[in-house]
Amino acid sequence: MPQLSKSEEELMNMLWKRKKAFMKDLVESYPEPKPAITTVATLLKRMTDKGFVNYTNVGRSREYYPMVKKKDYFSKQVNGLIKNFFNGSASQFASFFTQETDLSKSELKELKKLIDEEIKRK
Amino acid sequence: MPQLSKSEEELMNMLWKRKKAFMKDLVESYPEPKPAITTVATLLKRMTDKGFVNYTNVGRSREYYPMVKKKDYFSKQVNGLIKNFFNGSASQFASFFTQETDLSKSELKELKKLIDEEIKRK
DNA sequence: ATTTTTATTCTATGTTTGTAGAATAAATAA
DNA sequence: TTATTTATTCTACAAACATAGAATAAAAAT
Repeated sequence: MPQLSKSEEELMNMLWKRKKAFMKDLVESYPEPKPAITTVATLLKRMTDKGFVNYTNVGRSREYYPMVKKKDYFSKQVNGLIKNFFNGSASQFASFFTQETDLSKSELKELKKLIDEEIKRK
Repeated sequence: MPQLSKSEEELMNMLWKRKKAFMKDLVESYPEPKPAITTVATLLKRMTDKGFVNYTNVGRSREYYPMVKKKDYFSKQVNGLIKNFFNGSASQFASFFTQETDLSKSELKELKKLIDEEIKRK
């Protein structure tokens, strides 16, 4: 199965936010300049073919919903990133991450708390 | 400027590892089945055109080297990911990350240490 | 001085992506 | 019931990608 392209990802993200949506609503959630409906239709068709979304028929319309959880999709993305660029070392990535993203002091403290919980869990 | 494509990224990564290299060596560092030399040549040309690599002439050959630091390239990638999928919230991403990647207990502790240092620095 | 090898560029083809108009079908309004 | 709106699919086309053979040029080997 192929991956989602950039613009498919963008659309997928809207769908994740809404849980489910009609094409019309998805078009609406784009910022200006909104794409043509047919553009979104094409994307949705492709995403459906790729198995990332599905839909139920409601009247003559379709209500789309995600077939993969954002969480799972992301695990794959991030793990791919880690594998490709950090020799598969998650901790190497982690250290890179803490140093290179612009987390504020309080966010870092928050993160530390989360890590503590995670440590306890293991 | 366009971004690097998937296979260009793969090659770029080899170049980052070696700091500099001749095309020949880069072909060598691919796992089997190695691509045709011309394939790598094409990729290097495109990457050069895009401004991601440059080279010095050594005899009738070229020694290629990265024009962007891995660190910088990655900041962009990760920040893009964060922007697209976590509403631009790095901490949201961080919490996702600690929970969804398979860091061991000792790696988590190591990470905590790093964060502490980072906190002090701010 | 030919032949052979090596390095690089050109050309090429099939696929995927981004974007959307034209066509069709069905429902609704006039 | 004909005209219009709405929903979805088809078709299209240019740009980007993945991959690599053919062509060319220069150096090295015979």
